[in-house]
Amino acid sequence: MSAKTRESTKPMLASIKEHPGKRADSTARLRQRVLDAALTCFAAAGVEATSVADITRLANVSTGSLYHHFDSKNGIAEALYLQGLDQLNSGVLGRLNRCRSARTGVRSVVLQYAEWVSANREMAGFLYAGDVVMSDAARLERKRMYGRQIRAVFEWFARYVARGEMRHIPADTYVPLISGPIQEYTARWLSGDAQRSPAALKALFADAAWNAVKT
Amino acid sequence: MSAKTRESTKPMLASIKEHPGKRADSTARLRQRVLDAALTCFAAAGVEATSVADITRLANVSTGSLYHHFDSKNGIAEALYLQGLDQLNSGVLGRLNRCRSARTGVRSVVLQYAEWVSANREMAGFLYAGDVVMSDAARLERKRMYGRQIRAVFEWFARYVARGEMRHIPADTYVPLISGPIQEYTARWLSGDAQRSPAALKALFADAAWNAVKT
DNA sequence: GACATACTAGAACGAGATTCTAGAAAGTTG
DNA sequence: CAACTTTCTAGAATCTCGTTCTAGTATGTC
Repeated sequence: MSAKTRESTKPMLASIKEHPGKRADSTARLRQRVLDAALTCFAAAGVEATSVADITRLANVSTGSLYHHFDSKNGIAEALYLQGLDQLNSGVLGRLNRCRSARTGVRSVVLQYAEWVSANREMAGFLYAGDVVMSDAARLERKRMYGRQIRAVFEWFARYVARGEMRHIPADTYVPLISGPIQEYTARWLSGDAQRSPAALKALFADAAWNAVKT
Repeated sequence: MSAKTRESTKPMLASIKEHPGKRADSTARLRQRVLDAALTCFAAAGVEATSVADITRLANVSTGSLYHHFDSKNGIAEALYLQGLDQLNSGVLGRLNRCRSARTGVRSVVLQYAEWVSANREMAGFLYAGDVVMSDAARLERKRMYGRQIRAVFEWFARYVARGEMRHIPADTYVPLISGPIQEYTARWLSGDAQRSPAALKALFADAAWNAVKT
């Protein structure tokens, strides 16, 4: 089917490589092309409704090639998911670590969250759609990431809790209290049930977050 | 394959019908058997990993029969999803409508939510897993349900907002502020990342909800 | 310049969702 | 109750993918 677009036996990558090109280079390029194409498809139609053929077509890659670099269609979805989640998490954590008071820290979590999802709508939509069926390995990885995030966030908060500037509640309730509302609102927005972007309402949700955990 | 379990040409429904049995009766019975079987499978393994054969086997129904009553495997998932969501919503709304003060009303939403998910873990897990790929029709129906719920909840709140007992904020931010945290916590609990059941922490989240919207 | 490794291509395979064909039960009408 | 229609059941046949397999082609190394 896509044989028509292949004009010769020369690899199509030749035209993309600007330098003589190490193999590693073109490999990385192809992997990325596949990931980009997959995100576009997944965000538009969901993982299940996207066929491998859709991805190979958009990425301009053969079936064999795709399977040489990835385990399975779902493996691509998992890789994207973990990559997106990590990006979101580290954005939040990075900003939090530059804060110097309990209030700005708590607010920063919400603000960063709102800004990120508004700026990365395609990835956010993919993450929220939740149609990635996680393998045990990916599930474990996600749990590890979530645990690390919770721990890092909680450690940051700990000193303020100790000083009595923040409430003392079970460790795993901080994140739901702080980011639950903005996440819930974001889900509505992504599914088209809410009009205003999370970024437009970030102040409201940031205030609410601080209000929920301050003493 | 399942021919082994079919002992004769007599319909297996005969043994189930206690009355002479109208057709509508046995039809409803079969539909429900399929839905029950599907929920069990979906909750255990997810929609994608469940085969139609799994469902027909557990429900003791033939392929043709199943497809006579449902469009597709995904159609079954959609029906279950909407049914579960409706149950959850009406539970919340019913309880809210029996409340006589802003504070008890707001708290009741959270309490009901926590109790329902803790009591209906299988359905809750299915709803939260989010692995139902919604058709346009189902998406529309969900939007309609969500809109109705938001409106009903907001109408209830409206009088207290007018009296100045509750904050005046955009209509579609009340639900995220009130139930966002408990929902977020529930998601963690269902995926095994949090230990205590939502019901065990309901008071904490109910207080937080009231705190978030009171004046 | 021969061998190894990394990669690409697309055909073949197999699992499983959906459709099709045949026929049985229930309901209706005379 | 006999003829006829409609609803429902059964399971085989089909068709759509995801994945694997076979046959290569480039790149790098000695």
